[in-house]
Amino acid sequence: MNKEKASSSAEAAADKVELIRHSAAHVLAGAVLEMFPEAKFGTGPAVENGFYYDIDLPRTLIPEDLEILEEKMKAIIKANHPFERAEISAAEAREDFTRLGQSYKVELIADLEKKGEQISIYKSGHFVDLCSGPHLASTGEIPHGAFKLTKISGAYWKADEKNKQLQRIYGVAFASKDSLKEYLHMLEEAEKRDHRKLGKELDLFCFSDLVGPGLPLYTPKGTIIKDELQKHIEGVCKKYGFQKVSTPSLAKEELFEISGHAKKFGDELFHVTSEKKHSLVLKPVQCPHQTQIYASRTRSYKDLPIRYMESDKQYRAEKTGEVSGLSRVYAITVEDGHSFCRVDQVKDEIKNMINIIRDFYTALGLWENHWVSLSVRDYAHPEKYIGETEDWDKCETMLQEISDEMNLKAKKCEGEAALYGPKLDFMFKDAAGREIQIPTVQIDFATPKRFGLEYINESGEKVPPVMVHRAILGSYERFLTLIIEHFAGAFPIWLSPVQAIVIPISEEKFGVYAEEVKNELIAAGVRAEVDISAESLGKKIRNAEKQKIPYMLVVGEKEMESQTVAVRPRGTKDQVVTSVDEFMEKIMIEIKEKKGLIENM
RNA sequence: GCCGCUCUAGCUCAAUGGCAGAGCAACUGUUUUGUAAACAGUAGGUUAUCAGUUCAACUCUGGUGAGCGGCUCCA
Repeated sequence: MNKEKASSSAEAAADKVELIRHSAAHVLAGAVLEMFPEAKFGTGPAVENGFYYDIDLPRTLIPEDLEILEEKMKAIIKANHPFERAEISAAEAREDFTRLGQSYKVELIADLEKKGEQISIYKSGHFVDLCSGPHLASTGEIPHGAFKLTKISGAYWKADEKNKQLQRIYGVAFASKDSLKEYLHMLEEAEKRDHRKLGKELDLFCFSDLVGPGLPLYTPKGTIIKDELQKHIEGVCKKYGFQKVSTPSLAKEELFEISGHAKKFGDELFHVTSEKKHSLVLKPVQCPHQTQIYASRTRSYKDLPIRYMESDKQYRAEKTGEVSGLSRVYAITVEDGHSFCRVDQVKDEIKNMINIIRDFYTALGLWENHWVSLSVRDYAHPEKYIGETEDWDKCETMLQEISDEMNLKAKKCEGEAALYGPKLDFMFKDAAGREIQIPTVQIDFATPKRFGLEYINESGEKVPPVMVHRAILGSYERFLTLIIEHFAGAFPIWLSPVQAIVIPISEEKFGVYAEEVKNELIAAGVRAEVDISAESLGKKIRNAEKQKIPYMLVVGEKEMESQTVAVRPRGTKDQVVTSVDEFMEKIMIEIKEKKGLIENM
């Protein structure tokens, strides 16, 4: 098979699965209609791995309903109803769906009519749906045993929180029973890597009812990882001319009124008052604070770009239903940076930042799982943003050009821009396949103007700089979710909280030697521990494996006599006996090389 | 914030209206071990919390809190 054929047959297979999923959504709707003749249907598309249908029902569904619906779906599939397409006029469609009492569909018909689109319907058995298709030839083509209804949730009609909430039934569907099985197995495996589970098992972070939800507490081990990440990213950024700054957590609300954040995110600001009549807010972003460092003195065009970076906590009063593990919290540690530059410098600044991002994520083996969003404004709602239209146009064009020049293949996503400008967002996936946005680069003409920032150009005129916002790790919290799940807790050695553990075969006989080895390692800068518990060797190995410690150093009689260690790397059964010095040399190089991979980019 | 589900020992989970339990972890003792779980014992609980129904509530009902799955939002 040649390459072209292979890719076109892969595409055909993808299309087929899409048809199965979309058709399954119709079968689900048919099953629901049997169970609830008064059901009013919203929309029911195919999605990644499956499908859903949003439905207005007379009562709340319970999990047991899914089993009943699945049985009904199976019966519809068995009956092998053909999917019959018909193209009808808007008037006819309106009449038909009004008669059926399908008010949501009538609303959709009006939308289609407005857009001047052809209206088509699909009939399968007794269920008729407004649908552009395409579908399988008949319900019987849905492979046996390859679908499953998975969950029920609420979903706003037309994705608008002001609208009524319908009940959404989710299902997964695949081209074969085996693919479904494989997918369910993958989910089970993903559960084991869940950062919340591993965070507890590996003792990286915790939450306290007294401290409150959304306020993660980092344990010593979690803090080591955070600090290592910070050291590295700051080291890299320093080479690109970033200077570290430090700003307070509090500010007058006026700061955020000028930046525009207060207007847009006012309900998500934490207010801080005192009996001395202070009235301040906790910073929800670092940018406005950093603008004031820029503004503290007169800048010349020769000074630019001026690049600041800061890893600090910021606070956002997120909606209660949105906090979850480390992925969404009230106190986020953001690795934030800003470059104040001239228009002619913007492109290079952004390219440099993207290079840092690409190299960093590549070094960690994360790059292949990403896609890039060119997040532009919602053209229908300019009131949601600050700044001038021509600046926005310029920024969006610039980002598109950068995407093309750097072959990022950014996908344009309308309405995803920041308050002050468009951005390139780098999207990744967590263990369960949910998307997370982590690094980002943003162009901002608006903020410098609002703060009256300026520099003196070559002609002696005062002009505003451009601000480029960038986050490489994004927030440490989200970044941790990503790497905990990516490595399933088995971090590369430079990030491992404990890099080596010395395990004496017998604590009584070799405990002293083990302690000596550990101390040597610590003196050399290795994060080492010794296990002097009175457990069996097997148990101690098991414990170390569960903690995902990169190296286990077993010491017994032989080792003590020859001043060696038996090295067992994590996840293997290999044992190599080497001298302590030799091991130390090797591990130091390994730690350094992993760092070097990132630093020497 | 909205829809739904869940909450029992540090962790994972039993007990379906009638005496609150197990395994792991912790602690104590014995064992001193050659590469993923030694043995025995001890302790650990206002069953998230507050109210209600009942002779009797972990169990049923309601409020509150927290967690989970979605929706919405994400500077």
